[in-house]
Amino acid sequence: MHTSFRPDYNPLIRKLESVFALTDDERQALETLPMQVAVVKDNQDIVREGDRPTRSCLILSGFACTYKITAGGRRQIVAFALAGDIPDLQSLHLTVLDISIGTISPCRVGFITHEALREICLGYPRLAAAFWRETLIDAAIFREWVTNVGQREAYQRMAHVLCELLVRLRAVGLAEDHICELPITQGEFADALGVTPVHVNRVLQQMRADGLIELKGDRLNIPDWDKLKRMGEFDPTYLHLESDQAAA
Amino acid sequence: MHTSFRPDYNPLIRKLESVFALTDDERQALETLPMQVAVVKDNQDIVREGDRPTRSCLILSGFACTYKITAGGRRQIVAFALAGDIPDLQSLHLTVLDISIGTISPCRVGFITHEALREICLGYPRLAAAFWRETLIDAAIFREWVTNVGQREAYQRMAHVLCELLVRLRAVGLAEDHICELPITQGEFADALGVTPVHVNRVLQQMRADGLIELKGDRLNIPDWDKLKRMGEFDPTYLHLESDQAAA
DNA sequence: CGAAATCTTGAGTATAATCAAAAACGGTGG
DNA sequence: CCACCGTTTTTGATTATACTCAAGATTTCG
Repeated sequence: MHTSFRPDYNPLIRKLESVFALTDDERQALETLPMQVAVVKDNQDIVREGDRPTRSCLILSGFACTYKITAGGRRQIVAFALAGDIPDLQSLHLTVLDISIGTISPCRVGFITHEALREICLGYPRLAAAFWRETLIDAAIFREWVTNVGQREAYQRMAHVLCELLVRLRAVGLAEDHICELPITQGEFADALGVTPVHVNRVLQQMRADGLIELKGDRLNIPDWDKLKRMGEFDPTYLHLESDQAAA
Repeated sequence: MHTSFRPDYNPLIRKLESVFALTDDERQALETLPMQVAVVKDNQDIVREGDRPTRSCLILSGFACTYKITAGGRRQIVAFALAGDIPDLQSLHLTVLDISIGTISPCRVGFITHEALREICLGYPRLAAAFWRETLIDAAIFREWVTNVGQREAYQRMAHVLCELLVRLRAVGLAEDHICELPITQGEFADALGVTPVHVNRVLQQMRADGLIELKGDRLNIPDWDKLKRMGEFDPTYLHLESDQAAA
């Protein structure tokens, strides 16, 4: 982990601003939050289950994921973490981490101490509410994820996750129209969906044959967005995006 | 819904006190929070997906659940709500409900306005943090639920959920030793575990035959707690209970 | 006591897992 | 620039967990 000091709150501020306009004071408080920036290679853990961290990590760029390893050694990815996300914000109030966070692609990660976060929350109640709200949206995504894995077949599950990824990427300006970069391997999708990599491969081929997606290397294109949404029973309400880019 | 005014914050205060000692001020602020109490029959919705509630509900007694209905008409229960839980606390910061909450057994439910909650959070930062923390634990339970449904087979899944229920019930004084009341039908377990009721039935019979559980009507007894934990790969860390009753 | 809900049992089926191996891809160094 | 290595993707054959459908037994509750 190569580290340096450099403030770069753009993706976070962009997210918060999509909910309500920040005052100059609030914006400045955010921009002067001390943050230690690190560059992390792909397939590296940023934090691990069992840790008792004193800071939280803000994903500045790249793809990461939140996951658990079962006693049987199987891995479940419970969420993807994109630019602007703070996937372990909960550690601010829960001392022990019940999940690990690992990179999928190379990432720039900013670490913010809990001390600094607590201070800004006390001084700026609206920012405190905004941070709280972010963790509530995380929870909403977990709920939808339970439903996806519990009630839908593999084909629908995959369609649903792809819809979620595209909408979330669009919300932070990382997708244009129905195209985005997507450096997620079939094995990682397998861990996210609770199926085997072999089955992911078969499902993806079927989706390609059905004209739902074009997925080649790191590039995803969705030629028929409405059909993909329908197949995945995707309704973006649970993402609680204020702007209506979600529905598009 | 037969309603009346009667303050009864015991289960909530008990939960908060298990984390840190409340000051007299804090305790009084909680006890004087206006709450409208209602008695709700079993199998009734308390709030529904799509609602924009102006208050949150505190389960005072009985069993409820948080669930989603997919476009295909299937139901996924994403969490059970027990006494002391506020399963829709998130509506304080997320305007639209992305889940429904329904009773499993008859429940006493207390409704607290968001206005009152916001006020107490501003006046008592430690209570604000405590409420935030409660929603973070909900999220931790969702994460474990994803993992349970995604990575474990039906038998293990059932073992895991039973472990979680017993530990959580014990934390609020509703289980002694390894016995508790459990008014959850096999059909409801099916919706929680993402399997069919028929399969739940077969799994439960196997668990009985294996001497893991005694489940008859509303009464659950766990003769071999260690074995059940092992089968369900249950580690209570994710419940973030401060007291060590969890491990027992 | 009777109706409705819940639980139980059986037989046949399907979605997805497992196992195994080959092909394609991506990055690295000579 | 190409050869090489590890990773990722792809394909095939077999198996298993869990589903579906259907009907009967039991429990619960009015």
